[in-house]
Amino acid sequence: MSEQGDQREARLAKLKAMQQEGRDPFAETKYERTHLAAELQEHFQELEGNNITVAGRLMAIRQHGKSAFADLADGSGQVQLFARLNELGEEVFARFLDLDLGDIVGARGNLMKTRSGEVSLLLEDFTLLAKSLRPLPEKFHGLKDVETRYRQRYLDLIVNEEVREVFKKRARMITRLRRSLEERGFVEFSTPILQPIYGGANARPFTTHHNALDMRLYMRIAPELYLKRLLVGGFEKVYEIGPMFRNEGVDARHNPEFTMLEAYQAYADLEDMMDLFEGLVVELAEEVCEGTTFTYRGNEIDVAPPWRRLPLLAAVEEATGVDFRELSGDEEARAACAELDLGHTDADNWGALLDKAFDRYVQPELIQPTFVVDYPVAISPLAKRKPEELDTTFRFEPFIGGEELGNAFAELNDPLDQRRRFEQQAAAREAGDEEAHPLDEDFVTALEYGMPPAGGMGLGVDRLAMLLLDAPNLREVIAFPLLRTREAE
RNA sequence: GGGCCGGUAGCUUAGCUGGCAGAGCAGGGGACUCUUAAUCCCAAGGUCGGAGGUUCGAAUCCUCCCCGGCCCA
Repeated sequence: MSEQGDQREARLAKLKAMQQEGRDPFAETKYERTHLAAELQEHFQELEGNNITVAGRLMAIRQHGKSAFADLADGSGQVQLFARLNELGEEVFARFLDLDLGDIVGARGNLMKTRSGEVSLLLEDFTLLAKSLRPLPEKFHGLKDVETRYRQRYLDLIVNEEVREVFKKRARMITRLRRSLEERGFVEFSTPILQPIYGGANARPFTTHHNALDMRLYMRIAPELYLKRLLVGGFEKVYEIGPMFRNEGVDARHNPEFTMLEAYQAYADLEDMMDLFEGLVVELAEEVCEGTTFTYRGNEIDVAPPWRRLPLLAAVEEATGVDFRELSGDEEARAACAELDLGHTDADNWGALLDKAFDRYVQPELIQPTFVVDYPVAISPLAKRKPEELDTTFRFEPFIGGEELGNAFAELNDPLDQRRRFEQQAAAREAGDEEAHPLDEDFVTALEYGMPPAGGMGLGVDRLAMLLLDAPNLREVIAFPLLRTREAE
């Protein structure tokens, strides 16, 4: 029998014995707490001597013969329990010593400080509220194995305080994001996650099936086309924060499901979207970094506006020597890029090669906040053309710390042009581009009714959390990242 | 998909040029009424990710597979 088996057997035996004596911890339904652990620490002077109840998980026990100390952790922090034989009596003291690390316990006692100054409850009584049947990871080194940390995030959260902090901050970011948008007059929507036609981004979708309607559905890769329908309907500032699904690989910067914000504003242009993007990032940085400066991977970053602007094609030319403006087709682009270490394939078209050249040679250098601007229309099927430069669009992608954080444009509202763009996407699809947009006929119809000129932006929430919290990868800011399933033990 | 790295007790890990798998914490027994990584004594705990192979002998070398990480695609 394995050691864990032994420990589990021992704890099961204790549980059974308690249940036979009529003390079933799993029968408990409520425990009235007077205080949280952190309150006892912060307001000790006012609370000293008071009779207090707390509840939480037993994280450490230090026995001393006829006395014992224990650390009790609740959602706010920890407080020490001080158990003494002559306060509790033989029976209760013995029951206390019978507790195991990890047990969920409610405790009552008088608040005091030990000689060494530790805020403690001098225990008068306690109730076992849930028996922990499995041993916790080690108290000092915590849980380090990343696979176990992700597969059993609850263990990670129990023993690694800094992980709890990351998720508290992530939650504050999302709360603050909503507040910032509401303050600006944006209205929140929940648009379909299950979509008959996907769109709004270049990505492959997850496919599913609705049984009753016998209908193929896609998990959304973006909410864009629905939010713009709301602009057609007369809403002028709309946003959505929620999960998106892209059927792609998993790595340090990608999880197949991730959280994204998209916001659309009627009668606003790309400049307004830059102001909005800068404003939101500044407010989130102030929320969790206490200012506009923070460190990411050793780089000091300051998100105070205005952010630098960098034209895409000029930046690529400067970094690679290849001027994509002078390359008229896919063939020429492939030839021009042959010398670059892009690992491209024969199926890569002009736009794909431009993306790869940018990703490899420009993006890693964009440490301080930068709006990359002037994206070609060929890789921007939903963005409005610049009147003075028809093959270029009003579009930017923001980069910080070498990470892509989003995407924004002046939204294309010309239904005839939109239809042509969709047709070009269909052609690219025919040529093997699996990430090209499918034609959304109803979206074009909506545009034909008239959509006001509008700016729109998307912000990758997990990416921004990774950045502001200086997390080494995206999984550290996603509570339950996708992992390959393993046989249950 | 490719390259590199890793998987040893519940947890953190040593052992890796082949020769009885070791420690700390947790768990068990004992001592201890102010400890906080408590301390002290005792005993126990292992399918070395899995399957093959080489060898007198494999955690260690070889092959394949599984899972994870990093980088590239």
